[in-house]
Amino acid sequence: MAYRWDDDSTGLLGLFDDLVRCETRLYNALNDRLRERHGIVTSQFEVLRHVRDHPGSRVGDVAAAFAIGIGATSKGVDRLEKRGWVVRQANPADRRSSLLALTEDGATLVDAAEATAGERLAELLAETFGQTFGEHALPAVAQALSNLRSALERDDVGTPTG
Amino acid sequence: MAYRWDDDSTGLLGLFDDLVRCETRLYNALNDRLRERHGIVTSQFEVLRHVRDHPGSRVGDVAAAFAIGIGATSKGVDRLEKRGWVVRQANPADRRSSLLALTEDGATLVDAAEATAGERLAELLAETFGQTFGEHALPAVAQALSNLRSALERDDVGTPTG
DNA sequence: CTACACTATATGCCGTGGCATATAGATGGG
DNA sequence: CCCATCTATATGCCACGGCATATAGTGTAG
Repeated sequence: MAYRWDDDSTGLLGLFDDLVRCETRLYNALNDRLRERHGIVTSQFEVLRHVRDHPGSRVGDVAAAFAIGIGATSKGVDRLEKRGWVVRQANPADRRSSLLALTEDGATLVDAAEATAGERLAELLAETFGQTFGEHALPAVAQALSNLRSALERDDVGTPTG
Repeated sequence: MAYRWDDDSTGLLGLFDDLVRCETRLYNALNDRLRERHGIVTSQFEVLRHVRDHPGSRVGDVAAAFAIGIGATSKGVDRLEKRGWVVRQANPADRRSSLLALTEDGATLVDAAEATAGERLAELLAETFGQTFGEHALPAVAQALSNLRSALERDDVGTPTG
């Protein structure tokens, strides 16, 4: 039976609740493992991975990618730079901004952390979830979330002001 | 084609990324609307709703439900109490803890906020997402996330220490 | 070239959560 | 009843993000 979009919010509120709870628990679990093994938290892992995969990103590009504030992103990059994993390189086309890149240490770290994160997610999602609901269930969630994300980004939903 | 759980983490990392991004954008969007209309943020809405639906919950029960720290929850309840929406009632069975309940103002607020949240989610999910991918897509995500949440809670994944 | 509007980022203040610790109360063995 | 221990929550310190604002740099009209 389909949801009654127009007058029944229970289903949507429940969906939102489940989404937030799943995110919280997975994020916490990944956080613990990454801190223990690599001394970073999940948000740092995500930024390092983004910089690795999009070298030359500016602070604002990172902020837009994660739908977080520019100020917070700037401070986060400060911390990564202080720890020697990221560098701000001069942007020849616009001196207001810098181009971000990983240091060698940063590149080493992100690869190791990625392996850790992948393993942990495999434990949590593949084993915990997959063995209960079957292999077919996970690709379905993945596809649905990918579509939802595309729609939200297309419509610029929930992009912070600053 | 199924994921290769054992050696390919790209799919799982991508799924995690999509999950976090969806959560972030929806949470931000709801936050903006709830602050504007009711002067509360989403985390407060969630706690108020939980207390309404589980009267007599203790602080630790709320923390467990949301997989957040007990200290943070205690402070959050302080703030809701100061604003006059929640009360700590003596627990006759155990004087270390209190039983939480909504005040009349709290009950009025949470019902109004729930309507707002439901409407906003309908705009974002039903319209934005549903019209693009079809009505069938959303119940599928909902079911999958509900199952995933159950599995994570069953195995106590990502429960904070304190 | 100059003023003015616009843009990108950095910084300050504040609220909030995590985590460690403190404290009051409960519980079990003797 | 009393100690040791366990448990529930409150509190303190710290790190981080949101948001507003400041600052430096860009682009453009004239």
